[in-house]
Amino acid sequence: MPTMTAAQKRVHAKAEFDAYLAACPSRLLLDRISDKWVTLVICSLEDGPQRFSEVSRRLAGVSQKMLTQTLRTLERDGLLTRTVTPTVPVTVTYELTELGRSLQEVMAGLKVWAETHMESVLAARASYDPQP
Amino acid sequence: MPTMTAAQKRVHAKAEFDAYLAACPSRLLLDRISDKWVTLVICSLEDGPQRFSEVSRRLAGVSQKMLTQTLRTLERDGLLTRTVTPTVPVTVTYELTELGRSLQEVMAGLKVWAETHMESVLAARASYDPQP
DNA sequence: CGGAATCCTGCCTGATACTG
DNA sequence: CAGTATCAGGCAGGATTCCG
Repeated sequence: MPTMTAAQKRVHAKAEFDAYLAACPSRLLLDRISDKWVTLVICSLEDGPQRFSEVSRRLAGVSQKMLTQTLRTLERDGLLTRTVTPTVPVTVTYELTELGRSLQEVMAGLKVWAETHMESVLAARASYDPQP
Repeated sequence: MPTMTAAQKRVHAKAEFDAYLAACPSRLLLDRISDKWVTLVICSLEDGPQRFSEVSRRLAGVSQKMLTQTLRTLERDGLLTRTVTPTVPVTVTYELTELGRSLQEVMAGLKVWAETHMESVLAARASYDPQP
């Protein structure tokens, strides 16, 4: 997602001295897929093709703008396909591509981790936060 | 990361009608770990304990503010430990906890995916973008 | 060195209106 | 239905400065 205008400049500025992670293209891709909405959209589509409004409903909390933007980016990156069916109200369906499914499988691991270790994290927070 | 003030309200507002992903605590945790800096910090610490400046150098492009903020949050969530050694310039070391390492193993999959499929994504972008 | 505090830019959200 | 467009406001995030 486009949240890297000023940071990009810094990356380029530092790249002369440190090309470890900063200049690596895989770092840029990792930046992109480590995005909240990207993760959730990919997760949502694991159940098969879905329409715009379906995704919107499942990810309650996303604005139309960000959902559209995220879907466009993922389409551009070849992770999902956008199919327009010229019915009377037009129908638009989003579906993971082969590439998208390979990412979804990895992301499923993240989802499982979150569900599995949620209680541990909540416990850690409770002991970290000041007790009243 | 704290990027959910107004959105939280929408989540709560919609939760009455749809409690699928929105109200699930694992969704909130998934939101948090689907963060660019979180991913990169966890990845960086896979090689063992590191000092603040070491992490900062490896993640060229992160501001001190965001790095501090991210490290604090991860410490609060019990994913890493912060150790202060009272040397003359103070030395602060960050290290993954057991819980943090379990997340790191999953995230390693993301890193591998990014490195493996980077070319496919770049090719998809090239064919999506308008040809000159 | 490792932050904390400050200011400031600009993205994201939220609301609304308008196409096809 | 599935957007696109626009505008206000808030808050994330960057740059800079200062402190233990």
